[in-house]
Amino acid sequence: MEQTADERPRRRQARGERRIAQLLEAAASVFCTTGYTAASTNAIAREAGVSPGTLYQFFPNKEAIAVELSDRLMHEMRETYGKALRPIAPETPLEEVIAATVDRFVDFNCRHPVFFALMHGPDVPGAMAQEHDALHAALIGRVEALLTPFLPDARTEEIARTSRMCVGIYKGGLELILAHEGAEREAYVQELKNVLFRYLDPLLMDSYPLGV
Amino acid sequence: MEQTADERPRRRQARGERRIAQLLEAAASVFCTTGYTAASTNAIAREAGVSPGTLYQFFPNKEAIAVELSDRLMHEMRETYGKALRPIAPETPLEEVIAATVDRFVDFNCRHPVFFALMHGPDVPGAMAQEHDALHAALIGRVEALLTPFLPDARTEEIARTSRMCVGIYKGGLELILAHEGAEREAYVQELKNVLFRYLDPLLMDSYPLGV
Amino acid sequence: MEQTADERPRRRQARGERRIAQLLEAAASVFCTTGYTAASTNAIAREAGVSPGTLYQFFPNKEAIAVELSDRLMHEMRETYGKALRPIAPETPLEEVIAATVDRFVDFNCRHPVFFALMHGPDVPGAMAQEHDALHAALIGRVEALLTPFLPDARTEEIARTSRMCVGIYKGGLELILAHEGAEREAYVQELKNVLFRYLDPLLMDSYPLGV
Amino acid sequence: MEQTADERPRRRQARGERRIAQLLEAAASVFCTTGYTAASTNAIAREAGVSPGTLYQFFPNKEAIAVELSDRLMHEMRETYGKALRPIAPETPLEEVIAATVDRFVDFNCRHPVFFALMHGPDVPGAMAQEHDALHAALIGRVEALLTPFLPDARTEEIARTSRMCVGIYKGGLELILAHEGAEREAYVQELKNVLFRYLDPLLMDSYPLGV
DNA sequence: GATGAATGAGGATTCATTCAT
DNA sequence: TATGAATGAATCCTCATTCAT
Repeated sequence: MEQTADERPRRRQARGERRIAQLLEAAASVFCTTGYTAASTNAIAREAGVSPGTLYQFFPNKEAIAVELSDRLMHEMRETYGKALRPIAPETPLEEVIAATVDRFVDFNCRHPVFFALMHGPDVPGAMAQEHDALHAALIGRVEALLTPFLPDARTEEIARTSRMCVGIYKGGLELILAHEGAEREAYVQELKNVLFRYLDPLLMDSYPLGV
Repeated sequence: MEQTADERPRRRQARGERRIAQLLEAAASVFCTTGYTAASTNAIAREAGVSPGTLYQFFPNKEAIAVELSDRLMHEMRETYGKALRPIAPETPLEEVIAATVDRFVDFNCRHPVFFALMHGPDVPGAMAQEHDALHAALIGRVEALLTPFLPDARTEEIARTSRMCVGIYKGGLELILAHEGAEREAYVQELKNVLFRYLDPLLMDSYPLGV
Repeated sequence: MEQTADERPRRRQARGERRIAQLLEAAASVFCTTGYTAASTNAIAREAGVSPGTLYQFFPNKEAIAVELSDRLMHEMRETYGKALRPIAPETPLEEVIAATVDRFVDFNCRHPVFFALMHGPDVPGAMAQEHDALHAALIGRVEALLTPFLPDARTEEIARTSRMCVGIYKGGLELILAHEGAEREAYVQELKNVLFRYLDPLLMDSYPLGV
Repeated sequence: MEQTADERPRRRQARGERRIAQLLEAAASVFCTTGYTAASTNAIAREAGVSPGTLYQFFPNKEAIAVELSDRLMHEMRETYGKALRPIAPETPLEEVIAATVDRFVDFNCRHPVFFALMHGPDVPGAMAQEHDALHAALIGRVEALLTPFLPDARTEEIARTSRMCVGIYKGGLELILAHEGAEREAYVQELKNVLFRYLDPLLMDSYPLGV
């Protein structure tokens, strides 16, 4: 469409790449501590130990930082779990799939706490909506891919709805998981698995009357 | 003299009450459209049609507005549903309880969209944390009260955990419900009920093996 | 059309009016010394001895300041010369009309040097274009009104063109006048009168073959 | 070795010349669209397709770019019209001289729109004042040279004043000419010629009472 | 109680310029 | 030479809050 942005790819120097990583790291930290909305580009630059101008050499605005951060998170998510998930055999019991998936997602969130901050995004539609949605959509997409083989008879619409519900449940549960530690955290993880299993299991029943 | 003295304060208070209600209404509107973090007191005052100074005559700061708003919401929630819930007979099937509760909560949220904004509150711990938690805690308390009769054998801890999970699920589901309209919204409402029922039903089984 | 701005007239306090005058005076000063484009709102506020926030309580941006300043200048121009010009008798010799008009305009410019800065406006079309044009248009309008009785046979188009030329000439001459002082300035004033007279006189000849 | 040493510098200079031309072209474009004051060196570099660092390898600052641009414009003006003007015979009627000169200047301005931007320069004394004046002075010098043979009796001072007036008139007229197109533009060109002719013709009369 | 004025620090962003590679 | 990185002061503008009237 329009080429206003990114007119030319402009080669990046190694130093620049490092700065970008540094800035994204700083942004992640700031987003986590103050939230996306309240985070300021100046604070991010300060956290990264660079001047405001430097930040703007790499990102046109705060949203672009969140976008890039989201992209990298999604990419790493794919890298880390995408391959691991492929070999899921159709016969794998749902319980195991859920357990593995929740464990992975929780693990991922613990290693990248900013994921949570970005998921909730701005308090409000509008700013950053598209990226917020992009992260969301990616997550939903992954869940859809995961669920589809289990629900061959379901309509696309239903799968979409179910996947969204799962992600919604996951978000609700994650908040609790991250708010606790140790054994209590584990307990919440288990509860989350229970919720998801009990929610999804009956749906499978419908699809695979001969299942189990 | 004494009559006037008797009346004046009343009038003042009456006017004050109207002002406060006006301001809270405006705040609700602004919180909904811009989110709590991005909302500005000036914007609230403008929306209320008063000057900034007037706002600060009734509230010491932005957070106090959110606090009062939350308090009133919680109060109304109690007023509206508290009484209605009391006559719940222990024999009432869980399914009905859940359906009624979800319907009521969803209805409440639709009538007070700011509830959702306040629930999510600032993206982050810090500002308004206590109030955010107060709303939360109130909600959890209600759910605990609702669940306890169904889970007489459960330990307090478990009830707390389960209630929190329910609230977490509810929040996740509500976001989806509010994001859709018409039939699709209804479908999500039903899904939310399903999730909660399937999650809670087995717990009851344990408690009331002979139940229902 | 749209009511986005100036939703309610908001009463102004006396203090506010004084501040506005003060700010406009400061703006005039800054526009004169740095030019419109390079003038900064902070510099204007500083010059006025107030904080940036105060400036923005009265003006939404730099352009609005220029607009208001222009409006007031135009208003004063009307106040000062509008009445004085009315009694121009048709028999008044062109030479006198020009001399009086130039003297008045020059005098006005000397008392309000910012007029010149605003006339030239931003270096470029775009920003402030409309206001720049408004000042211009007002000036041209005045000249048209002045010329029309002298050129009864001319088409509107021609009068417009002639008036624009006169204003253009005037602007060119004014720059020279303001750049000099004392006798030299007077000499340029005289030259400007000469130019205008010699330009316009032949046009009258055509109209009033029996004139003079 | 020496050959390469001989060639390299040349190539470098050739490349440098190209770069400079490229940068000046870009600067002309940016000055035209945003005006001198608002033009940024970064924007010029971007327009030229080079990095900011490269720009500063050839020009110490923004003003130097304008200076060099002006110099080249003046040079081209001399190249193009200087020779053409020389053979002006003293008997050439003033009308023709003016017509030819105006046509040439207008033509020049249409081919180099940046000339106009530089003529007006920064709105204000200060930055770039000297260069602004240099362009101006050059223009005035040319007009003086043009007028002197027609006004042999006039004092230097008067010639200077008259020339400045002509340039001032020209600037005023040029703005109108550039603001219009087609037939209307032509009409303004004609008006400008008229103004200048009527202004200057009587001066000649004084000098050459027996002239023509 | 109500208003609008006032603040000044802080927000995002730009810019002329210098530096390392 | 050329590049892109880096700077930090300066830009415009907002905001929570206080003050005078």
